[in-house]
Amino acid sequence: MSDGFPALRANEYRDTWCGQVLTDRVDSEVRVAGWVHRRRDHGGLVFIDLRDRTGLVQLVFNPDEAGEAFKLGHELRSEDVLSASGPVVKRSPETINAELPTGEIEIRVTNAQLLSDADTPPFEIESFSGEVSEETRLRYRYLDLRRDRMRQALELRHRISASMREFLSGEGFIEIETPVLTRSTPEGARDFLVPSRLQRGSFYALPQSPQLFKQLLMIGGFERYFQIARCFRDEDLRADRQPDFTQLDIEMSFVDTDDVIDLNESLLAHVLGGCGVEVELPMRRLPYDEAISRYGSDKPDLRFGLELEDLTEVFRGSEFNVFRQAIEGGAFVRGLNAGKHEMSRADLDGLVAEATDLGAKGLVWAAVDGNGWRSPVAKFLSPEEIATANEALGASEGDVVLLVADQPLLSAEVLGELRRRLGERLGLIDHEANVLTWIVDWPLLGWAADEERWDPYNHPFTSPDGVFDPADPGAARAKAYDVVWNGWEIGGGSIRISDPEVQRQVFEAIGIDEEHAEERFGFLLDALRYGAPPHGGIAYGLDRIVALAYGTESIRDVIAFPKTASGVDPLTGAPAPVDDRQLRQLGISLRGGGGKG
RNA sequence: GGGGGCGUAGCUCAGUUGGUUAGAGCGCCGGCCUGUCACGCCGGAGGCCGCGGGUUCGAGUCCCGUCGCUCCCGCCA
Repeated sequence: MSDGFPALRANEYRDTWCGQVLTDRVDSEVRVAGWVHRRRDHGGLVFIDLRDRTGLVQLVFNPDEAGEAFKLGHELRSEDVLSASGPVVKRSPETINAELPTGEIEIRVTNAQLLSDADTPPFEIESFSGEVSEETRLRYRYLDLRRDRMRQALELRHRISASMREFLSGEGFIEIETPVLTRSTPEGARDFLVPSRLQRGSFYALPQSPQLFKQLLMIGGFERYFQIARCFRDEDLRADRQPDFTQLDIEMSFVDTDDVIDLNESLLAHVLGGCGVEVELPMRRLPYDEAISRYGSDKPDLRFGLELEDLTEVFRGSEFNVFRQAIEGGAFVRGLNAGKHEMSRADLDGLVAEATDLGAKGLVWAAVDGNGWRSPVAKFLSPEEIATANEALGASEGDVVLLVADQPLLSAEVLGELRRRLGERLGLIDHEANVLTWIVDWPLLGWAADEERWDPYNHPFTSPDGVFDPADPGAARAKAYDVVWNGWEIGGGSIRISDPEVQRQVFEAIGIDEEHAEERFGFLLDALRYGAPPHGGIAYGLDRIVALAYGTESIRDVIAFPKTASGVDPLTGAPAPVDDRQLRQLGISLRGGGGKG
C-alpha cells in the first residue's frame, strides 16, 4: 500500500519516504527516517532495514563510508528510531532482493542520528512464530499498530470514510456535527450516562445514534445531511459490537423509500467499488417475511442456498403426535435439506443439541433412503407424508434433511441458524463472493411477550407504510430497510414519521403515553408541528463495513484502540475508579462497596 | 446473567498414566563475522506453570473456587 503516497515535503529529519527510494533515486542523496525493522550485523558491515509507513529500505553501514556513524550502526537495536542519509546505490545483481519494492537499491549511510532509543519490544513487530495474542497486542497497541496488518486496516478505513465523504459531498450532502453530550434517546439499548456538575443530580446521555438530531436538521431545512458519528451503547460486546462505534449517518428530505434506496445503492457501489468489491445494481430487495421463511434470518447470508421449506401443510393432521399437536397449537414445521453429506449419528445428535440450545423443543433428522426416511421418527410418518416432504425439500437418495416444529418465528430462526452453521461447516460458502441485499417491508412493531407490549422493530420514529391502524398495531408494515452484506447487517434506515399525530399514535401503541411522550420527546413533537418535510435516511456501521472489506471477522481489527469483550481498554485501563473529590463535585456517592471504602 | 474454548520463559507453543532437574523455536545478552535481507556460527541469562484452596508420599498434569482473554446465547441494530 506504499503506492499512492504523496511525495514527502522535506523536513528536519527526512526528505523522502523509505518505500519511495526506488531505482529512479540512484546516485542521488537521500535522508530517510523510521524504525529499525531488522538488523544484520556482519561485524565489519551492518545492514539495517529501516521501516516507515510506506515500507522498508536497506541501509548499509560500511566503515569506509559511514565513518562515525558506523559505530551507531553496530549499536542499533529493534525499533530504535533513526534518521539516516547517504547516496542511493544500485545493488549488484546477485544482491538484489526481489521480495522488496526497494530491493534493487540500498542507501550507503554517511550520516545517521539516533532519534530515540527503544526498549526491546514485548513482541516482534514482524513475527514468524505464530500470532501474538490479542490481549498482548491490545496492551501494546501502539506497537501492534506498527504492523502491516493494522496499518493496512486503518489505511483502508481512511479510504472508505474519505470515499463516503467524497460521494455524499458530490450529491449535495453536508456534514454536520451533533452533540455527544445529549439526553437519553431510548432506542432500546442502555445509555452511557454522564453526570452533570452544573445541574446536580441530572445526567447527559451519550448518543446511541444522532437519530433525533438528524430529524431536527431536516426540519431545520438542511435537506441533505450526513455525519461520520461516534455512537455509544452500554450493552455486552461481540466480535461485531463495541460500546463505542462509528456510524455513517445520513438523512434526506422530500424523499420516500425508493429515493433513499437509489441514492444508497450508488453510494455503496462507489465506496465498495473503490476497495475492489463490485456491487451489482440494482441490489436485490428481499422482503422481511421472505427472508425469515426462506433463510430463517433477517440478515441472511445469501452466498449459499440451503433454503428452508415450510412443511406445515404436509404434516397437518399427521399421525405423528409431536407435529400434529404443535401445528394445532399454531406451530410451523419447517425443513432444511442439508444435501448429500456424510453425517454420523454423533453429528446428527449434535445438531439436535444445537437446536435445543437455540430454543427449539427438538430437531427431527432424516436420511433419505430410497423412497423412505431413515430417522427416529420415520415409523410415525406415512409414506405419503415422507414423499410430499421430500418433494418440497427437493430431497433425494442420500440427502440429510432436518425438521423443526415450533412457533412460526422460532422454528425459522432455529433452522436459519443451523443453515448458517452448516453453510460454514460444509464449505458451501464462496469466500470470494460478496452478496449485498436490502431487507424491506419490515413489520412496524413486534410483540415483546416477556414485557407484554408492542416494541418497534426499528425505532419509534419509523413511518408506517400506509395508514396506521391503532386498533391492529401488529398488522402495520414499516417504511424501513436494512442492508445486509454476506450475513452481516451493515446498515438500516427508514422513512421517518413527519406527522405529529401519527407519531403520537405510534408512541401510544408502544406504551408511551401522552405525558411521557411530552416529557421525553416534547421537543420533537413540537418541531414536527412547525413544518416537517417528509424525510428519511439510513445509518451504516462503519466498523462493520471496513471489517468486511478488509476480510476480518472482528471489528476490533479495524479500530485503532478497541475494547475487550468485557468493555475494558487494556492499554489505558479504562474504565477506572475516580477519586472521591471528583465524585463529590458531581454529587455522587458510591454505595454497595463500589467505592474506595 | 448463562454456556463453550484458552491461560506454562518477553512472544508463539510442547509437556506422556500424577513421578524426581519443566522443554523447543523466535526474541534478548555476550563473543566472532565485509554482501546479508527471517544473515550465520559459538556461548549465556531468563519460569509464582494466571491466582487461591483441596486430594496425594508426590500436582504444570486430578478436583473445587476465582480472575483474565475469547466465541456464542440472553441483551443489543
